[in-house]
Amino acid sequence: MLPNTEHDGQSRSFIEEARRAQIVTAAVETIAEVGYHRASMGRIGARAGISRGLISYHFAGKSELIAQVVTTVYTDVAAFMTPMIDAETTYAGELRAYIRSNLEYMRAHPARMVALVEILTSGGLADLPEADPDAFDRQLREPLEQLFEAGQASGEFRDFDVTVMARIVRGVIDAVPTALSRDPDLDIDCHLREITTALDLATRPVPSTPEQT
Amino acid sequence: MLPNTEHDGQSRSFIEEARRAQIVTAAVETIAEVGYHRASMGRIGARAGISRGLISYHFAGKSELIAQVVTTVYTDVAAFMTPMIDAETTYAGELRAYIRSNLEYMRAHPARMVALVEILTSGGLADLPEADPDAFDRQLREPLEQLFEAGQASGEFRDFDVTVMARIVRGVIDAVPTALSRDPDLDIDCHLREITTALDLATRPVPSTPEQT
Amino acid sequence: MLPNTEHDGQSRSFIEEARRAQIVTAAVETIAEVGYHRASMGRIGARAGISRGLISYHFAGKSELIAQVVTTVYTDVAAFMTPMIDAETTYAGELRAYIRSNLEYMRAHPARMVALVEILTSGGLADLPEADPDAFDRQLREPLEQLFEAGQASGEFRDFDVTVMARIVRGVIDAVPTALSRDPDLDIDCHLREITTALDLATRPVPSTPEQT
Amino acid sequence: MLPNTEHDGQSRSFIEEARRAQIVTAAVETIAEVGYHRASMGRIGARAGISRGLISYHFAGKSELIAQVVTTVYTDVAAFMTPMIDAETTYAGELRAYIRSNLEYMRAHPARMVALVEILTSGGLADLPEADPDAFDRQLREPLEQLFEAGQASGEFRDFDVTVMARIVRGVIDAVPTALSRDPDLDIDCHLREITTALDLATRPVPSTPEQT
DNA sequence: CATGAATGAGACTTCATTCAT
DNA sequence: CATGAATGAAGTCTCATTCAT
Repeated sequence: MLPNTEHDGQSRSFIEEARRAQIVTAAVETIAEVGYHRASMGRIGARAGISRGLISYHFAGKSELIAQVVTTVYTDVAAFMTPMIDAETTYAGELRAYIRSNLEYMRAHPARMVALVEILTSGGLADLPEADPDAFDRQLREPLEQLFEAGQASGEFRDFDVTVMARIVRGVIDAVPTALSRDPDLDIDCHLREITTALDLATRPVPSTPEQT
Repeated sequence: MLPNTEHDGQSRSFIEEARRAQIVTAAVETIAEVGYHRASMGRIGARAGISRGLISYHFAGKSELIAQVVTTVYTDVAAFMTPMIDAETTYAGELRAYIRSNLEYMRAHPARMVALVEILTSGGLADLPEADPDAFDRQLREPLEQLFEAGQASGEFRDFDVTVMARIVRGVIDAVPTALSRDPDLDIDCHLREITTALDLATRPVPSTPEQT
Repeated sequence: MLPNTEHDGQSRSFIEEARRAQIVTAAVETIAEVGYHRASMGRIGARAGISRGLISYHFAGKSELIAQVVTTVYTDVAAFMTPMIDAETTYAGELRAYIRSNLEYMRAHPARMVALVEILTSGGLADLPEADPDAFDRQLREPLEQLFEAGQASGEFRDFDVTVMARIVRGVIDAVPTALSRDPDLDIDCHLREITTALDLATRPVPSTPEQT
Repeated sequence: MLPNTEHDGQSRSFIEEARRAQIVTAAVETIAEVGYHRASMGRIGARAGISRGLISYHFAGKSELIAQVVTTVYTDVAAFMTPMIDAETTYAGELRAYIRSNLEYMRAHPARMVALVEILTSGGLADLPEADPDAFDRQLREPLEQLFEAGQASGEFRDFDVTVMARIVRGVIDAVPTALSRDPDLDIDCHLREITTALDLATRPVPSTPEQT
């Protein structure tokens, strides 16, 4: 689904991987700083301290570079979040850990998160000929949907449409990087607390009190 | 020299207004379809069936066109939502009406909403010299913040940070156009129902048996 | 040589002549104010308070309009200068009158003069397909050359190359509008006095004092 | 990103300098041939045998290219004239050397001189954001004004307004490139002789028999 | 007579990409 | 491996000109 990290199945030399990583880092920082559609290859190269041509040498094109950025950040986020989620013993706890770990990642690597959201919301994926935005969407929602289904079965969550609730959660979380990019001093703790509480209330079983019209 | 720089909406000819409206419509559709940064004046003109030059004839530049699109859609959305919200008698009802009217507007004019979100998230506002993204953000959150403050005072809402909750609401709602642009057959009723319920639960006062960790 | 003032030999209606004169005036003022290459038909029309189209209706194209401006101003200058020159009784007096009348015209109609020089120095003539810059040059020098030849024959002027001296005189005079366009408060009296003296000394017979090496 | 914005003439590669020089030369020739406002980057590139984009690669924009042309030619002219002027021992001699060296430069590099005058008279400087036409004017007149003041103090020149006389001298000299561009076979020797004599007569002290009206 | 809508050419600039060195 | 020169496409904007009303 996502572009391969390996070229023709052959592993890359150490120096090549280092260069690619350096370029990806420069791309992340550039996109986070000036926005996706102003992050030209020239600007990315300038930030990395290398020439335009070298980027083209290491990446088949801008598409591949952007795809690599997405893959790298996404993989990194997952590697950061997964253990924190798995450490939980309840589904509600997992949801809270999902939110917490995601926002903690933003605090630790704001540029990566801002860049990722920039790419996803600025049509960066549309520039990838082979990438399927739908598939990417689904891939993002899937862990949440499974979490919700399991939690509903166990009675920890009330009965709701898991797909829509997954979109709700992603929507709430994805709004943070945007706010973060506009105000770097954003109070993440406050957001973490409020978002966790709000989504906890939105997903927990409703007490027997009659619902308001 | 050009009509648009002289009068500010006061005395444009009928035919000019019609053309401007047509161009704005074409811009909306184009942006919704191919994304903001691929919606060139050429493509917009092609969709409108007119030449590139004619757009420049009616709009001082791309900036003015985009600004007009934002203004038009935003005004239209507000005109659609306001009466529905004002018809409510409770703050919780107003929040539900806010969500409902916003999503109903999306159902009625999906392209407009997609285009608006595209512009706002793709740095389109950054291309407008005078526009302040922060100010626009605040403008979007303000009605919600005021609604929440009033509702908290009346006891209809629990105690939460109104700014963060406003961002949550906008985040949830703004995720819909993106989903809508990827799946035009999206079940809006389902989303409406689920989002309304979720945000209702997230904002209403918590019953006396707290179970939060 | 110069573009015809009449169209196909047929005389124009009164109203048409009035419009043409109005447009020429607007063109003169526009060129004097913003320079030749920024004086678009649109700007000229705006200053005249009429539409772009109307200019095209009255003039075959921008070329004809510019040609008309040149012709009009040149004719006007000549009509102003000729009587003042003819009133003189000596050739040296005629030269002084030539300079004086030319600078007095600049004082009376600075815009016209600035516009004319703008056109001549900004390649405006090159835009006229049929106009021959050489011929125009010759036409400007001819009266001076004849004046010099007559004055040399009568002994009022020393022996010099009349063509070069004509270029010198035009060069000195043509430098004034440029200075005038940069400083509208230029002291024309001072320039008139100094230029007259300088050219008088440059053309009068040299006393028997041995020339300096 | 672009080499030219970073270092100011300090560390450009040899090949880059060569290209820049080639482009400047092509610009000079193009401007001299078709005039300033018709010398598009396309035409300049065509004459240099390179693509439009390459000019943008080496120069930040047309402004910088034109500025470079002005600087190059102006520096070159000064380097050519200064030693010839400094070799003189009298102020009158310096004035003659000023004229002579300037016209000799025109003979050696007619295109450069024509191009420079084209730019200066066609509003080319107005296209340069930072350039102040007034300052440039003053810069051109200043050496002459100082020369005149010194010469007047020493009694080699008569009493006249040094600013106006400087304008006279520049006006006379600047008329030559225009004539040269219309007739490449212009007799420069003749112009040199006549102009030198005329300005010599115009500035030297007047013998005791004034006959001015 | 006059307008203003409309077109299309041309200009400057940015950028991804290719390639010789 | 790496550079930087070079290209060409695409985009925005200006402008002279045409034409229906």
